[in-house]
Amino acid sequence: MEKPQAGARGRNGNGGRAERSAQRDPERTRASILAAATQEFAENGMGGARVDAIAERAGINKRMLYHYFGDKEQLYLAVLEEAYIGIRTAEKSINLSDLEPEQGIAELAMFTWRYFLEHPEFLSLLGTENLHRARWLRQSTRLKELHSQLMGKLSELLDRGRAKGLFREDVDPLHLYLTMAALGYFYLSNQYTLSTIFGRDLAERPNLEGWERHIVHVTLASIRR
Amino acid sequence: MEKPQAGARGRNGNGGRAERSAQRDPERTRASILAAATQEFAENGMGGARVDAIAERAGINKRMLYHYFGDKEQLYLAVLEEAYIGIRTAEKSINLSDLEPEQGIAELAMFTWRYFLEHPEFLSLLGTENLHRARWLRQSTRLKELHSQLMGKLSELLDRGRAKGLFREDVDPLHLYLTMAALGYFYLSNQYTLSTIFGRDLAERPNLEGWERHIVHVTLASIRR
DNA sequence: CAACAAAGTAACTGTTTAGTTACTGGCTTG
DNA sequence: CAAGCCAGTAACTAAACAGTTACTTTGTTG
Repeated sequence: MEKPQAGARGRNGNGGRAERSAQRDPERTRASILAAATQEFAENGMGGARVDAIAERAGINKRMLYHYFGDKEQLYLAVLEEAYIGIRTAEKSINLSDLEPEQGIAELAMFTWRYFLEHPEFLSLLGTENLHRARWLRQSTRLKELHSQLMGKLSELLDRGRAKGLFREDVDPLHLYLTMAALGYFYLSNQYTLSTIFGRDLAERPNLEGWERHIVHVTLASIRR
Repeated sequence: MEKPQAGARGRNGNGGRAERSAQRDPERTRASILAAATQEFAENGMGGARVDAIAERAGINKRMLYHYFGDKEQLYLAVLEEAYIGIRTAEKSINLSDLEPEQGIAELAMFTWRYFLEHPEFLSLLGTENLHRARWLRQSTRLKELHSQLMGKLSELLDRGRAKGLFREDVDPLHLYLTMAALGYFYLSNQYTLSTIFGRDLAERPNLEGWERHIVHVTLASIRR
């Protein structure tokens, strides 16, 4: 993340350390705007988010927000792009080649679940984006090129499992991915209405753990012979 | 829906027909505000919905909206309540007592899927409500009393299936319900981002039919012995 | 070190927004 | 049939909002 600054030598008079001035720091300002905007958009959606609130959260002047991002819509797009890049990056780091097919599928299901659990802002942004029928996602050339890493890994595991006679012949990798994602997404994104209606707090530890086991169980049951 | 009006006899001079004045019609005004508000909130969320837009859609004066519903929040709550009443009413009409357990579960899964498919505004309102952590749902005593009819039917079918040795012993009815709902909800509510990213239009007829079969398959596979 | 560019501030602007006021016209009931 | 309430209208208001202007400060470079 730290980009070496031009003319860093002797800068600031603090013995060549790569520290930037406490007063001016474009990278840090940009990053804190993006972080604040992520929070604000995730909490309030596109229509409910307030530019002034983002500026205040970020501890910067509103003018800077326009300076770095153009306008509210472009800032939202930057937030969305960063969120997608986050999950795609995390997906890359999974290594399944040593695992048995069933264990590999289970790992992917748990990865998806845990990523959703640890990144509620990502779920929320997905919800907002879908409310607007992917208006900004469709605009983003960056994101359209950013394919899910999971689909390839899933296909490879399915092939191996099929060869071993473990999985059914007609499993569609997309259906499998959607199944895992759906079970995690719905439980978490709808936890507030569900908890209210069923009078059972879905966010409690044992319930979360139970649902993780359930996702793995359902996913595997749906593809086994 | 038609409520008999006080002093209906001879009213309006049109031979006792239960038609109300073309000029003044509280019921119809209320209903058209509610319908317009449902559209507007579903399309734009709570933060994005505009009171003026609702009034215009309903073809009424904005003042009437405040007259009948108090303010924007109370109008939103009325919309939410009506939406929940809609699905709960539809759930009531399902009769499964003649069906075999497996067939009954399949019917419930298809019912949920088709209801979601035909009522996109309900899904959207759920999304909005969850964005706000069920803020209005929790306020509504009416809705907290309105339990899902599906859970009872589901439990009965599970008992019958278990007795016949068809289903596993440890199936949690709530988990089963959440599974069916999750598969339908996620596919539809996230169809725009998913279609964009996977380059495959999830709203196309064959894809929708394929997903319905998939939901039934996954649901049953997850509870069979 | 002068000249310039980039980073940052404060105060402002025009528009949109939820909600209100002050009023008119029609229906029902004593 | 008059008194009063209910349905409805148009124009208004105060606040909130996204975005801008005019300016200052800080750092870099020929």
